[in-house]
Order: sequence, then structure tokens, then C-alpha cells
Amino acid sequence: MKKLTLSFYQRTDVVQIAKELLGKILVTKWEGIETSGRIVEVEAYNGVADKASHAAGGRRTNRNEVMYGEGGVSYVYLCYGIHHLFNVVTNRQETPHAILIRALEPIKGIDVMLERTGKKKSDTTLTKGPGNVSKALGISFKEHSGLSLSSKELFIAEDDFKLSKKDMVASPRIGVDYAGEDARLPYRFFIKGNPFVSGNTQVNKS
DNA sequence: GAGTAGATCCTCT
DNA sequence: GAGGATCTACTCA
Repeated sequence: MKKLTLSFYQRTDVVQIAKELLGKILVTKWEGIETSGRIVEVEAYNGVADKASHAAGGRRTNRNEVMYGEGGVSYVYLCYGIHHLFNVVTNRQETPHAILIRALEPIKGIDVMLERTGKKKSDTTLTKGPGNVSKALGISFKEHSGLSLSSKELFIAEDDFKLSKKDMVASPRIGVDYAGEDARLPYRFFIKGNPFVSGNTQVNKS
């Protein structure tokens, strides 16, 4: 298993990076407790040009400041007062691209995730949806926003897993209806048939 | 099984 | 003072 380097995130094509993140492994290791999962669903947020992004039209606030920094940093923020959403910042300084991690397939530390989420047994809801991903991995917007993905506590790695093109599906993003026509952009990518993918857009029919 | 309302709190206007 | 890149439970069919 090999940790991705910062140059991976600092490329200019956020959509391309989003696609490549599918099948990679997201790892957190807070206080020596490791939890990890394979990324099965992501969404790209294309900076100032993207109305669905927090940086739409060049908006810049304390909250989204980290998006304007170097790629390879986490951007975590609180939504609806309850859910912590975990993003990866990409591109170089002053270009606020980000990729939202929407779903994982748990690999390590499943019992820890169960404890964090208050669940009794492992099922597909454990890491399905961005709110649950952060919860299961113990990510909170106050402590972990702006943390570098080259740190020992939080990083993304790759193993031998290869995703074939036909198992990758693009679709419009979820929950961004307010963004007008940008809401229809096919910036969401997920692994076909994976039970941890959120939403009802599964294409598996009997 | 599908649709809808409620939870809950930080950030920006 | 309003609203948000969501999730869950509960109602109704």
C-alpha cells in the first residue's frame, strides 16, 4: 500500500483526480487508532466557475479559506448542524477546487466505526453518504479541516486494486439543486454496483 | 416501499 | 436571522 503524494492532488484537472480517487483507500489514524475504507463515490467541485461550490464566483470566507490553499489538504465543514462533510482540496494556491468523498467501503477498524456511529452491526449504511463517512472515520470540521494529506494521521493510499472503466459511472451531483444548470453537470463518480454507494441511482436491476 | 418532515448549529448576510 | 454539498425515522399506501 502506497501513500499518494501531494503532486497527485496538485494537478489542474479536478474531474480527472476525482475519477482516479475511486478505488483508493482513505486512512485516518487518530491517537494510534487506524480506520480505513476504499473510496467508492466522489463528487468534483470545480472552483469559482461552479455554482454548487462554496467558492462559486470567487467567494472567499474564513470557512472555505483552505480551498484557496495548496492541493492535498482536507476541507471539512459542518452541514445542517449535524453532518461533517470531508473534502480533498486539489490544484494549486488560489484555485479552490475540491473533491467531496461521499462513500467508502470499510476495510480496517470496523468495530471502531461501529462504536463511533452507535451501530450494533456492520451494514452498508456504516459509510454510505458523506455525513456517515466523516462520522465513521472520526473526522470533525473543527479539529481536522486544513490538515495536510501528507500527515501520518490522515492520508489516501493506493494498493493493487484496479478499477476498470466500465465499472465507473458518472452522474449529476446530489443535493445541489440550488445550483441551477451546474447541478446537472456529471461531476459525481461512483463504482458501479457497489452497495455502499449512496442515492438510488444504482443500475443493478434483476 | 415511497415520500416527507424534523433534527440542529455554524457561517455569512 | 436564514439557510445549508444530509440522514433517519415515521407515516401512509
